[in-house]
Amino acid sequence: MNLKELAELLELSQTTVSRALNGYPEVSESTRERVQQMARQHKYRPNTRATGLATGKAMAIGHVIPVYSKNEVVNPVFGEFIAGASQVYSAKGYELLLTVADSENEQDTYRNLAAKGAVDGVIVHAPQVEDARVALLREIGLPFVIHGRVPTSELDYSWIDINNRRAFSQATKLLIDLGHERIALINGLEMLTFADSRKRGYSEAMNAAGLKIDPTIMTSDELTEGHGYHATRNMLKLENYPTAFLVSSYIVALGVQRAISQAGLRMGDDVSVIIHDDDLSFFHNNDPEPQFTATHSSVREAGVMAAQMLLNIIDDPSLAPMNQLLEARLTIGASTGPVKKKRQRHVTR
Amino acid sequence: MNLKELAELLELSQTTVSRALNGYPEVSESTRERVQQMARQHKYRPNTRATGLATGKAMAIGHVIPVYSKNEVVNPVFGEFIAGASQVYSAKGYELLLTVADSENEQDTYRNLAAKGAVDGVIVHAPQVEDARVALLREIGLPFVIHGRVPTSELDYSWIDINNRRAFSQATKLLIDLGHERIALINGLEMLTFADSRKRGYSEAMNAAGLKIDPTIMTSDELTEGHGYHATRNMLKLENYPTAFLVSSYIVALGVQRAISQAGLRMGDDVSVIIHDDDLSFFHNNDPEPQFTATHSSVREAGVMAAQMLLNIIDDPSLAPMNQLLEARLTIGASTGPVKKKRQRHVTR
DNA sequence: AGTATTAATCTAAGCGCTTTGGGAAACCAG
DNA sequence: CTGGTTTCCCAAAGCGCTTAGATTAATACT
Repeated sequence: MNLKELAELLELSQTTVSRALNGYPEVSESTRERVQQMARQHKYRPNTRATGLATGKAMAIGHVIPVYSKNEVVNPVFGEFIAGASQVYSAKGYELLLTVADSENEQDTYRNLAAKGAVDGVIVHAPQVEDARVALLREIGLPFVIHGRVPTSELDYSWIDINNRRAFSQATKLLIDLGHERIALINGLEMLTFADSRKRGYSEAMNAAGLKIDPTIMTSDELTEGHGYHATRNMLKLENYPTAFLVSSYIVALGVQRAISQAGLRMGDDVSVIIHDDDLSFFHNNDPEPQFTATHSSVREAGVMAAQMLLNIIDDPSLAPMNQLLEARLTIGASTGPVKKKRQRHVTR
Repeated sequence: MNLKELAELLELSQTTVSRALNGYPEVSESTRERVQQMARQHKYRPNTRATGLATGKAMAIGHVIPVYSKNEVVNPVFGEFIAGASQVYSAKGYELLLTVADSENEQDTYRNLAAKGAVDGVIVHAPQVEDARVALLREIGLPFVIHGRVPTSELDYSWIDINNRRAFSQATKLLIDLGHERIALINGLEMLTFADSRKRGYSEAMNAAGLKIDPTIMTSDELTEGHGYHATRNMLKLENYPTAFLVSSYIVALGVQRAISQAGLRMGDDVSVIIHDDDLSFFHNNDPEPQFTATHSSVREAGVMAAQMLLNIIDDPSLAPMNQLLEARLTIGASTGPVKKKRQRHVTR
């Protein structure tokens, strides 16, 4: 059923039917109702492509998921973020176009989306410390919101981010207050801004306390369970192994935990762990006493806010760039405790 | 830059330019090259909506992610599946349209996608034991491939699935061969076919061995860490607690593992665990001796295959329905061992 | 009653592409 | 030189919608 057929059925012109359906005032209430009724009855839905062509709007938002390594890790954080964003989109009649692009094609991907007119705007995920995308998107004039910030960019633009530096500096300070001095940092890829900021926060707190920053107990890699496991396992073999671990995600922490217990140590007792928790729906860390001491920030909420921000910008492109800095909240769980005298390690299996 | 401008620039008609770009033979090689050259130079990309309108194809595939509970768990399996599928799409010039729909709106969502002409086909995720979607999609004539099978449906349709029944029956048999008799099943939502099949496989093997099926050591819920933890914790409190656990996903198993070690038991020693492993990129279970004994099947590959299947069907709608049944492979890891005499349990903390 | 407004509807152009149906050269055979 | 092919290109219609502008009918005003 298309507009023409519907109009013929009603013995009206396409114009009138279109206007009736889109709430224009030049249509009498009685015919409007007749039209709506008939449209409902025949399950009429205007063709997106035709509407888009006529209005020049795509009614779609692009999300470009970057993939770096050959193993192509898809961070589950994206799923959660998108779940939040998509609520907003469907409420406002927008579609969500998803592209998975490796870093090389990424620039092209944005160019394509814009030139083909496939989307009205994009959300930029996983900004890098040196990120060319801001300039690119500026150049091609595609509205965008970045989930994160690009520190080196002089251009002002819209973003939503959590205060990663502050969160990790607080967490580090908590560990220091508990008496820890050897604090490991198990971080994400430090080419990405979130990981870079977290490292800064960590360093800041360490410096403030006059503690030495030791690269041998700091790692930077994909946020996988394996990264946490191997890094921790290696560090626990050190003579002077860390008594505390600052971990960039829940998933990585699971590997940390595995290595700790495999070394015959107990988390929260022999060794302390603080994680950053994105509040992923399939891992809650919200029990009365949570498993992990953590800095929390809901990515899903961030998704909602980013989507709203972007739709606002699209509605009114003259708007000044908008920013939103969210603070993480630090909650105490079972994984931290005062530093203890080290005991003999043994391996369980 | 649009076709008209490009044509004017070249002093050719739109027809010729269009044909040159789309590889039609009615164009001389010399002008074709001239056209391509100019198109490249001006970064011309045909407008998707216009092309779509003219050809009647959307060049997009819809993925509808269902969400059940209020907590709206987004299964990370979808992310992985989509990562696989999206490779295929971008290779063939298709876009991926993502919709997150709660079960109530789901029917409407499909209707909308079809009526609006937004997609050329859809992948159906998470089929249910009684699933109305097959009939619906049939009715509206939208090509589709189901990731899973709908047993009750008499209609034939295209699907790709893993042999869940067989996988779980094998895994159960392995546990039985190791001497286990009290085997718990920590399953997904059994309204979903994958979980239903796994339960059947489990029951089949238990029955074959003449073992009693005890509902008090079987649970069915969302695939979260919390589900695994709470279910296992409760079961381990039983007088006659299970000595083995069959677990429907890696993530759930992490909760199972946590409860086990919290009860002072050791996995692979006091208690055996077998999981189903979807080969999620951020959890590898592929070390020389994997952490978990598991039935493996890569969802990412399934995503690739499903996408290819769907594009084939769209290319040639006269094709007979296609099916693909993948077998999971059972690999031995550190989490299983022969049944042991139960020892006194104690709680660590 | 005759004119000016207002309300309700319609005609037609246009969004950017593909594609049908020609048509003008250029070429060939007889 | 003529008629038939081939080659290469073009004009125009159409995809399904929106929207500016024209038209008609109904109402109000003097």
